[in-house]
Amino acid sequence: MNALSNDRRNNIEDVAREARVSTATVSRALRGMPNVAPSTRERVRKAARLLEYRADPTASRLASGRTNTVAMVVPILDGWYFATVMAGAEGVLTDRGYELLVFVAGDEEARSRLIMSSRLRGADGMILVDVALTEAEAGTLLQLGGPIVSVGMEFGGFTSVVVDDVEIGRSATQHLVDLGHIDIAILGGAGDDPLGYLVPDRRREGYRQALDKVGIARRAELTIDGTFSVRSGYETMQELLALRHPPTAVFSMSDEMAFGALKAIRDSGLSVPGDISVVGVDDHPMSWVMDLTTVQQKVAGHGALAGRLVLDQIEESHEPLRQEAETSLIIRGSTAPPR
Amino acid sequence: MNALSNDRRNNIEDVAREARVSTATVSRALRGMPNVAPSTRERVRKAARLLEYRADPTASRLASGRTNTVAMVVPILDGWYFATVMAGAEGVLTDRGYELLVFVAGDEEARSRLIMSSRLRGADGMILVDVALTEAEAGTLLQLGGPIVSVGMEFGGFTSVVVDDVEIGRSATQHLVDLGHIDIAILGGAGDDPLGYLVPDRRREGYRQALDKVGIARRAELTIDGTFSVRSGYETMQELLALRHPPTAVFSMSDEMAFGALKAIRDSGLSVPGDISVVGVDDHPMSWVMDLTTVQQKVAGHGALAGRLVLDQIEESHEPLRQEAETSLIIRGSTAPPR
DNA sequence: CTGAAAGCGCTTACAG
DNA sequence: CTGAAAGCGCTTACAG
Repeated sequence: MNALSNDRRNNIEDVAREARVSTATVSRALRGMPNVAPSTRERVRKAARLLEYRADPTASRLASGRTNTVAMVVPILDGWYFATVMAGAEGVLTDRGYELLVFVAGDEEARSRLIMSSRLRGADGMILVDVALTEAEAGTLLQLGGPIVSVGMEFGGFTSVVVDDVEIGRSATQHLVDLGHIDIAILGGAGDDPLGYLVPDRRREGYRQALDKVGIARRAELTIDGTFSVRSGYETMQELLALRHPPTAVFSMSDEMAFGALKAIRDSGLSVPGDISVVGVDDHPMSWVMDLTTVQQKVAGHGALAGRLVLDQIEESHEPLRQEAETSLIIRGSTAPPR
Repeated sequence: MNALSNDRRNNIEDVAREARVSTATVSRALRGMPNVAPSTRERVRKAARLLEYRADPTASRLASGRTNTVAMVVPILDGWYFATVMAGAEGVLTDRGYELLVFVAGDEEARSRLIMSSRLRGADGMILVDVALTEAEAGTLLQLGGPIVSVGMEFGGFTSVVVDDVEIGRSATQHLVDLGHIDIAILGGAGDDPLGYLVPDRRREGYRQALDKVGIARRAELTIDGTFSVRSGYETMQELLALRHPPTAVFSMSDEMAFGALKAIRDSGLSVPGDISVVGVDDHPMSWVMDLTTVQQKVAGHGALAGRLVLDQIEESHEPLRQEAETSLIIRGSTAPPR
């Protein structure tokens, strides 16, 4: 019995019988291969239509060795960033006749279980988005032999799509410095990630460079670790507001954190940008609504690029490479000179 | 050659040889089936580990007739609602050993191409989220024989997960009426959808009922059609603000539209809820940040429910049924009595 | 341009 | 508890 079917479905033999040709010819005719007489092809098509025949993808895959599927692994599904990368990738996969199989590996256990399972074998290639692999896991994956594209993280041997996170941190901070701010805080992910998620460290490095360049002494209490979430932005901002000398400007490593920070500032009775300026990273759709100055990443573009890279490698096995996507500062109303 | 592999992978025969048993025993031992001697099972496991054997999912599928895959069809991927439904479904699918294959059918053409293709045959069942099918398409899908669960739309023969949209419209409007508003506008999707997307009409019906109940005369110009997006909320709100007698309260059929409306109100120099109250639908994560009063839907729960329903039917073929999920009004700071 | 046949790598009655 | 063998439904050299 086939997937999605209870009653018997017509198979390639039924079509062959109906069209009075061999199954080989049916296969060739229906897939538009060359070397099929036009009249034969038409006869086969008619028979297939009559019998409502659709090739069983599973059988095609087993026989051909190609699944026409790309696996995408994300830490979560319901986050703007991941959904947007996925949407970007999906577009190119569909255009090129591939399907998208989605896996969520939210924690170490799920990730390791996924990698040890046979599930990833059901795809011709894979895209990992912000998935922090251990050395051993990367090795296991590489051993599968199919192309792997990593978005957001870099691994040796994997093709990767990244942005210049140091530059992101620098340009955001520079913007605040240019406005005249001295007490500039930074909200972001935790540093020293054991799994090598370097984005927070790099953005922080850019922040440091921008401050050091103009000789602004960094105040340690203005660097606060959190997670890239609205809630965390709210809480970390509250910590900053509780300081004896709160900052006059905040660089938030993601727009979602920035949204939380904006709320915390307003909830405390202060205004943006009057009392405190805020700059984020991403250009999340809500940033326009929130009038948030931000460093734009073209996230859907990253997904599309990852899709293109993985398909190119599936189809002609290139060398792994590193692609860097552009980012740019978008100045909106959440930033202004200090009082 | 297998998916994701260039060099030859070990197959079940290699493992059988190594463990000195038949392939049938390897299959049974590795899948944890009963009637395998403990010592034999251990030997097979060891051999599999040694040879880094992982069963080829494609071959398993062809032989067993089960794909262990559920297809999910959405109109777009990068929208909060769809990503959240997907996340909810993914959780239960993964827990029960199923994989998630994602298809996007954004317009009629893509939808019809998808349905006519053999791609949906690669799954044991499917979940459609807000997919507006024609009669013919629904028939084609039903003919596939596998269970189909529709989220957000109802079709005869399909199991569906819905909410009481009339009640949503009524409770949101009632809340505004209770606050003393008379000039209450409604922003939402277009009515009279040829494809039967009834949500806008039903929410509008609830709005009417709430007004009629207390005898408030409806002003036609306060009903404006748009799409469920931030941008559309912004634009339709601008239209309302341009009226000679703008409303003092707005019921927006989605939170995202409401966000756009909030921005339009503020951009015009008015305040919320001082000048205009706004209530949305969804309880989008940003609603907390925006302090938006809204009718909450447990969207991830809808996805999880859909997942459970489709799996239950795959595993024991139930009758199609209709599940109605709860909604509830969450009062925040975007609503207040009129001036 | 077409067909016969092998093969893809598993699972599953069936028999013992 | 285990194995031999058929079968899942296609695709693909190979031969003609």
